[in-house]
Amino acid sequence: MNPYRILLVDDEPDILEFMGYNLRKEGYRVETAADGEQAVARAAELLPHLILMDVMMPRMDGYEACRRIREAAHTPSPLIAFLTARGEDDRQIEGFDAGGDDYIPKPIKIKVLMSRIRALLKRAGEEAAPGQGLLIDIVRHMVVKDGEDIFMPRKEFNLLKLLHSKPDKVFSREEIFSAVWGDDVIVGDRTIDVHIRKLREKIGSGHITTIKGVGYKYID
Amino acid sequence: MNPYRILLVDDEPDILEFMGYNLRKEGYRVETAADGEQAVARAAELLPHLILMDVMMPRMDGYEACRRIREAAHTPSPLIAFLTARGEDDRQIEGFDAGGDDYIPKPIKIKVLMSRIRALLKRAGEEAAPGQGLLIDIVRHMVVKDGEDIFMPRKEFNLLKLLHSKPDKVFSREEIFSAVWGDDVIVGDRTIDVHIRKLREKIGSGHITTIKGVGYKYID
DNA sequence: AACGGAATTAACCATTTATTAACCTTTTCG
DNA sequence: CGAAAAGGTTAATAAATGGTTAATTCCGTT
Repeated sequence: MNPYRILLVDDEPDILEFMGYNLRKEGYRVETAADGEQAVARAAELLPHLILMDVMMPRMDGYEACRRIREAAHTPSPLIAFLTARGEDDRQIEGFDAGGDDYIPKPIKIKVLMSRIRALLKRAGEEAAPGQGLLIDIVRHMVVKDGEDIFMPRKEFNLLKLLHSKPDKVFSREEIFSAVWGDDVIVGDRTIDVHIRKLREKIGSGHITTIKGVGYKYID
Repeated sequence: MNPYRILLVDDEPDILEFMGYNLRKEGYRVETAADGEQAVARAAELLPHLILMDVMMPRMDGYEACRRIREAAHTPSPLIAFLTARGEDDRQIEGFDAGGDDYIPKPIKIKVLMSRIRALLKRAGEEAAPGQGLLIDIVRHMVVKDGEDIFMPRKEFNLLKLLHSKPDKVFSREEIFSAVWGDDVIVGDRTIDVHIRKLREKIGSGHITTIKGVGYKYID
């Protein structure tokens, strides 16, 4: 449901369990490690989107682990957030040098932590996808263009969804009718054109190309 | 474009200029002050959303300024983030007492700083808006809006609870029936609408959106 | 059993969305 | 080139979908 993988690193099993439980409840896939050394290894296997790591750990501390993980140059490079207790503040600078993306004070309320994690992942997600193509958000029934939500009614939405599902592929009118209207509905010739027109109006022409006598295609 | 006002406080003109330039490029409205005393005064005029303040300044240091600003009880109270150089760490506790919201080490990469500022403002925006979203209190069977308890009967409550559980997600009528009425109950077409209507009446329209032919969604 | 709020239905209205019709423009190809 | 074919555009019309209201039924409580 939630596509994100999180690696949770702490030497206290209680914390791993508690935070793991809450993160999983939110739908994240969670793996754990008990110290820095394990963290480096697990990060390589799991390729997590986010690593939540305690700073103070036996064998290898968080900063050192962070550095190693950064060096390993995984793609895509994970976000790394440190859990820091007050009093460890003086080492925060080291954390930045090591390449941490965020500092999360401990203790922290679980709801605050969750919202912070959501924000981190979301921000990263947004920056990674610098707004080229469209995003068809079926859950929200929205088309996102340049970060802007565009609403479209059902038929338009489905039509765009179809074309967008295989960019560059030409869909014949028959295919479109079959997929969007169903095989037994009969509608006039101009119906598709009108919908295409509205789509172009909303997402900008240049995204949907006509290939005369063949069909339509979506291009980014 | 970007509605946020930031007050930048540092005694070094170079830093003011450099950071100001970058912040403005992101679309923030930026004002500056050169010391703590000025900062207190400017804060009162500008009512900034965020104050980025150096700790070490002539005439009045950052912590003192922070305290004064907090005392002035501006509404809404600004976020205050301190810029701290390494070696000043021991005074960070004082900063916490003074009411700082974040500590930003100096030097810091400009991109990191920007993302941190975005995160701060965003997080604050989410938490500080108690007027917006609703709270569904299952234990008390109450919906809290703007601190006010709103009673709603069972079906309405469950319906709202469902929609509210995933803001922005579109719930189809089938999903709603299944979740609120159960799979084997059969009720007429207009039943949901009537409940939706009552919900809108109670929580204000603008929270529940209809997507014709698709379903309903809750938005904050 | 009778009361009262909650839930549902029915009938009607309003709005949005989808389709069509008529006409125009561009492309294709003999 | 020029006619036919394909698609574009627009506004009008139809169909689908929800919204509203009031009446009715349901159900738990007294």
